[in-house]
Formats: sequence, structure tokens, C-alpha cells
Amino acid sequence: MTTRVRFAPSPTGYLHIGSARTALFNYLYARNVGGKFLLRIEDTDMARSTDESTRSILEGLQWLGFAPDEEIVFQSNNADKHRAVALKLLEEGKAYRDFTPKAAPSDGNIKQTIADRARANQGVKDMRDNEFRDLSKEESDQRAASGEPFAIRLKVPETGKTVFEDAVYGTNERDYAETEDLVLLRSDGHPLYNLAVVCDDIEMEITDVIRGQDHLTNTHKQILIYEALGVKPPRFAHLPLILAPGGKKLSKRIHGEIVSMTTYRDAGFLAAAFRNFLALLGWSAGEEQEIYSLDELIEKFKLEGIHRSNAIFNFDANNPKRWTDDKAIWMNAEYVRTMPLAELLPFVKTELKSAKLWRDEYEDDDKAWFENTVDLIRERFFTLKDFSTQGRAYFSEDFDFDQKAVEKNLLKFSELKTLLPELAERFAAMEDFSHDAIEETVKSFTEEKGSKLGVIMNGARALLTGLAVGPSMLAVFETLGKEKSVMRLKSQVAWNL
RNA sequence: GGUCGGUUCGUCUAGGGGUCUAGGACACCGCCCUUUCACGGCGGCGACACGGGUUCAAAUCCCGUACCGACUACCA
Repeated sequence: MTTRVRFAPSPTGYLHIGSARTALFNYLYARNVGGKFLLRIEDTDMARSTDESTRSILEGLQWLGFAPDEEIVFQSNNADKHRAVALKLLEEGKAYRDFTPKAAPSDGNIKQTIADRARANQGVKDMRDNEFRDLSKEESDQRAASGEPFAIRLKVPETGKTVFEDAVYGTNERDYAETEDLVLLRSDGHPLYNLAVVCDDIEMEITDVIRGQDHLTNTHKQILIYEALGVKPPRFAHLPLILAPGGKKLSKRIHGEIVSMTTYRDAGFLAAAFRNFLALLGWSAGEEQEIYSLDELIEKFKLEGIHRSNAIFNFDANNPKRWTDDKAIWMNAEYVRTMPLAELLPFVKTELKSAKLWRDEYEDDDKAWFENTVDLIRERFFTLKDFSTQGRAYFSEDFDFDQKAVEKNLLKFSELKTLLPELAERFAAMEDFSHDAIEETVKSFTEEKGSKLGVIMNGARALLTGLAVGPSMLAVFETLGKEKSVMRLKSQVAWNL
């Protein structure tokens, strides 16, 4: 039997970092065993689901490169089938109508309300305590026929237990007495999550369910439904959660954009790097390698490598340099600096285009120059964004001067105000403006003036790039060329800021 | 409150009875290189939650405690 897995997000927000990892693991697993990776949008919560969210999730998946192998399934389209299953179970006596009036929706923190109620009960609750559970078929049918609203609940057997073997967490057992007679169909006719999931997974012929650990206890309820339906449940593998610093839940409300996939795309992350980072959150190949191509991940991915404890996505909202996880930033920098140049170029092009810095000559007459330049400056970059910000001076005359660089490397040495334009004159007189020739000129100029090489170089760096950091100045001079170097060295703009 | 699960450096993790005076990565700190640095090189700081067992031997097995998490909805 072919392995078939699915990623099943509910469209109530953007693609969350935890969901993205779930998608990744499903994808890797499917590819590793030569199975199918499917996508199902669980949009049965009409109140919270939005098309906007669906679009955002699809966008995130597309960026990460996880295209489903079959058409996307929208769960809401299957509502009729789900209803039919609930009715069938009712007919077979495996479910019953509950005529208890629907409770008013609680305001405030629902989880808290539930916990409080449970505490008030002192933890003892008879899960079978429902006056309609054993109502005669005749009376139930009659009350339904008279138009009385009802929900359909699964009739969980009195004795026994649900057991399943989780690929990550091992054997899970739960006594039936711990599971309530869960609602299958709401009184307004809408199927509920646990029913919908089971029905769809059966219909989609899902063989392995890989999802967040928050569904671990739900699994018992779902197994009960599988049993009532007489269908063999799929294999389950639950993933540890990704938490916020402090071990708290990572949420949109509290942590904002930091949890959204599109944030990383927009911040100049490479999908390959982010995938790599995500793969290492909760999974390990058991070796010391950390940089993996997609193919390597696919080849090495094993469910056994997933661990049981939650991981923390580490970041400091108050520190701009650490706005997201350090390791994610490092990983991206590693990719930017070391990936084959030819693969990086298209991304740089896109970035420069969106910053209005792109020129078609970069792929034509100036192709060699462009490639050399990108290769030179990427050494110190972290994201694609850096090409249009820190790297701006290489592609435009309109760049900003970093105040600190100006103060530290220019203003502190007032003599540079005349020395640098003088150096420009020397440059202007040069015929061969190559690395070695430039070095020769700058060195003799420095000696002649009794100045220091570092002072001259860093002053020039501030003038030519606006920054205090960057590649070797000899390379910068050569890259920018004689004309621009001369012009910028003479410019008084930075001196008058 | 109940049920279930988890706990190795600040973070991601290796390890699954002796090879562990616990390895790697990120971050941090120091030194070196150097015309700068967010590059590179070298080094440092830094963890088996706690308490009992079992065993010749426990980070690894068992029990308890603490802490954290999930679930406990006519949400998904």
C-alpha cells in the first residue's frame, strides 16, 4: 500500500511556524518512503475560517516548496458526507441524539472555564452521565420528528480502553471512562472536528497521520470513531510542540508576525535555509551535520529521529539584532554565503528589483561585474535584504551614510578632508586600476603623507560605501571602479551631514 | 481538579547501563589574523531538574517530588 500523508491546517490565520514544520515533516516522510503528500484545508469552523487565511497558508507552503501531490481537499465541501456518517452511526445505535439545550457560548477564556468546571467537580465526572444516552429509539425518533433540536453524540462503550502505538510517543492507552460521549454533529447540523478528520482521512486513504502533539489525546476519541465505523485507524506520529521563550505557547496574539512564514520570506530568508532550520527543531539524524539540502533531508528523515520534548523558538522581541531565533539567522547567513553563486543570483535579482536597484545590464554587459560583486559582498550578509540595504552603495549613487561610520572613520581624522580628495587625484591619474596597482598607489600615498594605512582605508570606506564594515578596501576600489572611487573620494557630502 | 506526556549547557541537540572528567551547533566572552567587520582561525564559559532505589557500574532502568506542556468545547 502506498503511503499517503496529509498536512491539514485550519485557515484561521497565516501559516504558523509550528504548522510549517508539521508540513515539512509530512513532506519529508512522504518523499522518503515514496508516498504521497496531500493537503486538506480544515475549514469547518465557519466563524473563524477565512479565504484570506487560506491564501496566506498556500502562499507560505508555496514559498517553502511543498506542493501537494493531489488536488487540495476543502473539508467544508464534505460536510454532507460527514453528516451522513453521523446519521449512519445513529441508525446503528452507536450514537445517540442529545436533546440537552445547547449551552450559551461562554465569554472570556474558555480553557479556564473548562478547567474551573472540572475543578469544581473535584475531578470526578461520569462521562456517561447523559439522560438521553439510553432513550428508546421510538422516543428519540419522535422528539426529533417533532422538530426538537438535538446534537448527535458517539456512544462510547462502558468498559474497555483505546490503545494505539504512536511512532514518536510509543504506546498510548486510555480507559473509555476517561473519554466523554463526544459530539459528532452539532444541533445546527454541522459536523465537528473529530468526526470530520476521521471521515476525511478515511476517504483520502491516509495511511500515516503526522501532526502536532496537541492532538495526542484527541487521538483516543478518533480511534473510538474508527472503531464504531469498523475501519482500521492509520498509524499516528505526534510531533513535539514549538514553544515561545519561557516555554509558553507561541501565539499570534502575543508574539505577532514572528510566528508567520511570510515574515521570513519578506525578511529576506531563503526557503532552503528556513526549511533546514525547521527540520532541526524536534528532529535529528543523530549525527553532527547540520546543513542539509532538501534531498539529504528526504534521504535521512526517519520518524525515529523525532523527539518527545518540546522545542523553544528562541528570540528577543526587544533586541533588533535577535528579532528571531539566532540559529535561524545564522543558518540563513550560512546559505547566503556558501550556496552556489548561480543559485543565489536569481534571489538577489528579485531583491534588487523590488528595491528598484536592478539594471538589465547585470545580466548582459555587466554580468561578470555583477557576479563578482555579489560574491564579494555576500561574505558578510545574513539575508537577501542586505543586498539592497548594506549593499546599496554597490548598485546606486543614492545611499545613506551610517552616522557611526562617519564619526569613527572620518570626523575623528580631520586631515582626511583634504587627504582623501588628494588620493582621488592619484587614482584619476592611474591607467591600470587593478588590485595590485591600487595597493601600490595607496601605500606610497600613505607613506608620503605620514598617515596610517588603516586611517586612509577606513575613511575611504566610509565615503565609498557609507559603512564602517565591508570587504577589503582594495577589492571595493576595484569593484566600484576608478570613476566612482574618484568621485566618491572627492565628495564632501558625508562631511557636511 | 482529572487523564496523558515531557525534563541534557541560555537555545537547538548527540547520547539509550561502563568508551561521559557528557560531544556538536547557535549565542556570548577572549585571543589571533587584519585597512574595518557582522568574515576566518584558535580557545573559554556553560547542562544530565531534585530525591530515593536497582546494579560492581546510571545522563541512560524503576519509583516519588517539582516544574513545564497538551487535552478535558455543540473550537480546530
